Amino acid sequence: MSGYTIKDIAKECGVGVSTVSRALNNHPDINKETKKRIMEVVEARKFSPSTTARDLKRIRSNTIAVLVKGLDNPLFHKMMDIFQLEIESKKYDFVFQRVGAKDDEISVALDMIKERKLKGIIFLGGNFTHSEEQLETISVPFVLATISPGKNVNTDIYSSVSVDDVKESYKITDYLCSIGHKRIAILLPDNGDESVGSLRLEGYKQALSKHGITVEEQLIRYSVDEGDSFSMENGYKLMRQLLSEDIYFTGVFAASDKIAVGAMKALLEAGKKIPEDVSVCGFDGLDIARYYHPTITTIVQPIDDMAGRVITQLFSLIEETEANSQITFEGKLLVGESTGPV
Amino acid sequence: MSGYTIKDIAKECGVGVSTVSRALNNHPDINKETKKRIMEVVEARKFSPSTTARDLKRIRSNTIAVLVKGLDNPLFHKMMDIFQLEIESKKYDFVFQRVGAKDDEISVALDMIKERKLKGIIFLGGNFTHSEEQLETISVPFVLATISPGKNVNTDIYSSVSVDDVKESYKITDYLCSIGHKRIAILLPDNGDESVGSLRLEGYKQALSKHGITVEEQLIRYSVDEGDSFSMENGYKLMRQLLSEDIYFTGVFAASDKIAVGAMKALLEAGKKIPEDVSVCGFDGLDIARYYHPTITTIVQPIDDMAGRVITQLFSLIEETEANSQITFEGKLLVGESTGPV
DNA sequence: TTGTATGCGTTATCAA
DNA sequence: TTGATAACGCATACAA
Repeated sequence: MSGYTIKDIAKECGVGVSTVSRALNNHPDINKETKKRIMEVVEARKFSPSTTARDLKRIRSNTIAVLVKGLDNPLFHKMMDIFQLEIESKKYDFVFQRVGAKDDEISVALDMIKERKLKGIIFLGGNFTHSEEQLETISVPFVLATISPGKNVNTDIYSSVSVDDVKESYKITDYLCSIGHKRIAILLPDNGDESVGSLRLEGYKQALSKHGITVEEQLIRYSVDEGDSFSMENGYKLMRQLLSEDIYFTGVFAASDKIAVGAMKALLEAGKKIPEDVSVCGFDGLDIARYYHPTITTIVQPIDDMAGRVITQLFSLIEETEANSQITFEGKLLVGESTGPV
Repeated sequence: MSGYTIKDIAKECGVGVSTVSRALNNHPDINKETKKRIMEVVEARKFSPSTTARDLKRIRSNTIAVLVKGLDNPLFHKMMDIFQLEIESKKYDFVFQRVGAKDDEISVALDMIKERKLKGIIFLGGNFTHSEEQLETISVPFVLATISPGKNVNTDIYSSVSVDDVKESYKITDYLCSIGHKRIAILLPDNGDESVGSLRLEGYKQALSKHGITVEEQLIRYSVDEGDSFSMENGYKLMRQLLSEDIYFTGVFAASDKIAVGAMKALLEAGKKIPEDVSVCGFDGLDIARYYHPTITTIVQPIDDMAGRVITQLFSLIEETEANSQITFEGKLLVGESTGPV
């Protein structure tokens, strides 16, 4: 862990610094013998070049950044493991950047592109409500993971890998309807126009409409709290409120498993039986859905496959073998113990 | 978002680059007027100096790094929010680095110190089983958060903020004993000698011994899986195994809330009643402990206070107003619905 | 108080 | 295939 520089190595090997640089970067124009000799010294001295200096000089680095918004989403942890593994196995550098809930991921990205001369970016999570102009300022290949911008954005200028939130919400709401539920509350993280929440609301409405059920505003609930709006706490509060208002409902669609957990706790506390009195379902397919008691009916997002596809897509873009595309994965309806016929 | 450099700004202002640099860094030897003029241009052009170039040049940066091991621990998320907030409010730069489960946090730290000329480091999580020699290689102030090295390490050379795992485990095991449990299983993440798991085991043993209960090896269970050993899945598997062996027990101490959740699911699935047949408790005080059904008896770690103290301590070290110290917080026994008298 | 010049460690350019 | 040298963008010693 050293103050060694490329200069020291050059001196020790009796060659010029540029030759060492060439050896380090697998440059073609170098004698195999000298390269070997240099690399031996590099190993011996445990020398590793300063990425800081590299980034300063290089036109383009070998670094791929993952910008994640909403670290507390367990879905993302597994995906990040896969990202890191895949990226490093392809001999790229991996850097991970947290984006605060209030921060703008695009300006963070722009900053990093400039600083680190990024080769590619993965945006993981966030409400990607950016305009075309903003997206176009990103000058390197990027893939949006688990998210997708509004439908009015030109599909040529971005890549994304996600489930179709509208469709999957439709699927699970449809399931509730199909087992006889007519009065279904929906618990949403926020009332943003372009958030995942709004997409899931849309699917919910479509399903109700298909079954000839009128959408009732009083059954649509938004978290009002600051902070993590997908939290159990929010689910709990929303359900308490709902119960206190004495509104009749037999089913609940929570926009995430965590919200579902909080809601179920409120129901159970209130002496309701799940699913006999109220059926509840969530969204995401987190571990907790399988380990809660009762297990939670949910939409499982195929995150392993999605993560893999994100990587494939990003490298296709980098290697220019493929153009931008939007990839949609199918979620799986996992029926648990939390739902049943009316 | 720019290719602007300090040079461009200098030219535009009709001053030298060093004057701009002085303005940017709040250097004292500068005319207020010129500084103001420069800063206006800086604002107007949205210029921000390249940290890459800065890091290369500077002896010491203004950056504090948080190295996190075990991102999937929800405790850490809240702490990280606090870290970021506090660090940035003190006008330091904040950088967040993920450390893989198999990676050595010290070498990661050493790397970053060299590259980023770090001013301080916070180590969050991990099994800090490092020797004095290793700790001493860290040349900048650092604080270990939620962890503490082995007792045989000289306390002068490191700072830490954590709960006393032995004591807290003792506390909760003692509670189980005090309500009549004599046959208490313990579910541990791993059998590492210096891990938190081993500390929690130690507290468990001490409590049993105080109550005159013999420690039985067959009631001590270690996760064997790769990956996240604190997972619900591990808890589930351990409990299934335990149940299949037909060993008699009335209490379970899981070394984390997540393990407890998995274990409880296995118990409930097997038709056991909690707490009538088996009492279960966890450790950490995660949200899920309050929202599981039944709620889980656990040790709540005062993470907000701990996070704040970590920051205070780190800045004391940086400003050299205080020497290294080990700070221990008291956990709170939160009795839930998952435990009861035999 | 300000500007000029040098160097941080590396890669890129060019000539050898 | 190599080596000297000029950048990269900035901070700083030194000169003005």
